[in-house]
Amino acid sequence: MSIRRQAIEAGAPPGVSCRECALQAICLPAHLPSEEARALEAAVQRGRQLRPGVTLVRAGEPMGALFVVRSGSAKRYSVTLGGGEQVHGFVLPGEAIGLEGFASGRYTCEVSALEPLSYCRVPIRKLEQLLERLPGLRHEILRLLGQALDESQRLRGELAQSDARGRVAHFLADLSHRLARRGLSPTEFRLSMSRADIARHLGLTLETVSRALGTFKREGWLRVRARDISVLQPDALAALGGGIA
Amino acid sequence: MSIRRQAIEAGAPPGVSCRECALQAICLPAHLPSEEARALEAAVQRGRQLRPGVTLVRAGEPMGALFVVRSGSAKRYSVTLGGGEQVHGFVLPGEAIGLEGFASGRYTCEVSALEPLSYCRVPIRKLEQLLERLPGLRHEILRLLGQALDESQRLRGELAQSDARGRVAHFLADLSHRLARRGLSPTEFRLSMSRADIARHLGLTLETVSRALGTFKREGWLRVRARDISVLQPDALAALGGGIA
DNA sequence: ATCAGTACTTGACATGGATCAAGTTTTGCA
DNA sequence: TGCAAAACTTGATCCATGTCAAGTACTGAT
Repeated sequence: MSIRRQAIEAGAPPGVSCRECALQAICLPAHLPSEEARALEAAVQRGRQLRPGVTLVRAGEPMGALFVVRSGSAKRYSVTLGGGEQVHGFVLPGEAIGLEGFASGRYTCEVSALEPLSYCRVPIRKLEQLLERLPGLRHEILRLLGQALDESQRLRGELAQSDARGRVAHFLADLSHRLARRGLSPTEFRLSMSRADIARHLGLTLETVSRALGTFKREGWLRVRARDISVLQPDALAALGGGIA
Repeated sequence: MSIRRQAIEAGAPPGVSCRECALQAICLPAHLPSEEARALEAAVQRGRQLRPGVTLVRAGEPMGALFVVRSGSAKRYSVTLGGGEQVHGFVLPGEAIGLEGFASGRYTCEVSALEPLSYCRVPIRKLEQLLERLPGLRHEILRLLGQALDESQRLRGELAQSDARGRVAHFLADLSHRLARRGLSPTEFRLSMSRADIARHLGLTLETVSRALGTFKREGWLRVRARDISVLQPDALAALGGGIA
């Protein structure tokens, strides 16, 4: 806890404004009129880089802030009664962390870094003040929540309807799509999460995930070497995965 | 479409104010200071009762309003490429419809009545105006969205981790819990949805749902007669279902 | 560079749930 | 009230995926 406190610098260093950020096009301020973006930026704190494995928010903790990933990636999960992990998803740069906290004022899942993770932090107090006078931000926060809800439902549908290969294909196609939006290669990437994490996310076992990747490889859809993925036939994956928008 | 338009009366008839509504304790205005509740109420339109099978909102349609069920129940679903239904969930009195619309300004799933359905309607335009000046309402809408998100994730975890009996147990325990919050019996109720709907919601086949109910019956946890359910051992269900808060 | 620990792959086998196929009950309508 | 259609239950079979067990390939530390 004290580690996390230390990790946060008070206020935004002038050199790293949102306007200069690589994520400009997809991050929170992207859809805001410029004077709202400026007001938001003044409230944003920039966190120091976290090392892999470090937890950014814990379930049950009061919701002090909304976070946005600046670089790296993170895993959202909750711990079941049996001590197992339910992996809710993976967070990429420009994506928000902590939205479910609005439900009760406390976070309901854990988020920990998979790679070195840097992030921005918007204190809830400030956010609420800003919401009072920035209609664009109000709209944007609602949009973000609606989107998260919609995605969660869509993914649940996918889980309910697809077999193992379909789920893994969907996972890869979704990841590929999200990477592309960030200007990264949709065909060459490195998975930051383990097979076990993927499995727990998709409701499968790690062996089944491994086998699914194996068959995709054999069919010539992928090249797989440990966590490095090359997508050779994106269409085949997308078709099996049930269509990513 | 014209049917739906006709079904909506302009303004709230004086006799059915929120203060007199049976759902007072759990509905949207429940957590609002009274002057905010009054302002909200002035914006609420009351829809005429819809007959079972009638669709309240359609996927792709612009989000004109947020709805709240007053009585009856509804099914939220989307239609897949193959023409099948993915059932996202069931809506009970006091619960909101259309929240995912905030994502893009359009509804992303269909909602249709399972029983005779009456509802309230909050036009989005009015809602946005109110959000500008009612901090309590702002908070409440965020809470609602956060809650929906959290529930969706939790349910997905349940799907990913439980077997067929666990899912059906969870479904019943959840329903029981939600009915209780509405002042209805948590142990004696009538399912408004078909086995097929339950199955599509849980990612199972209707045969498997039927068999799960059969085993619960045999174990003495339930009495089942068609759609009438008596819960004899709520604890057993809750335990299998993985714990409902 | 080597080694130990972890992550991953692959194989054999068991099983829960899907599928196919009757039968039975319930419901809505005449 | 009775009939037809829909909803549901029950049974038999098969297959995908979980489980258990080895073996291989990374990765990071010394």
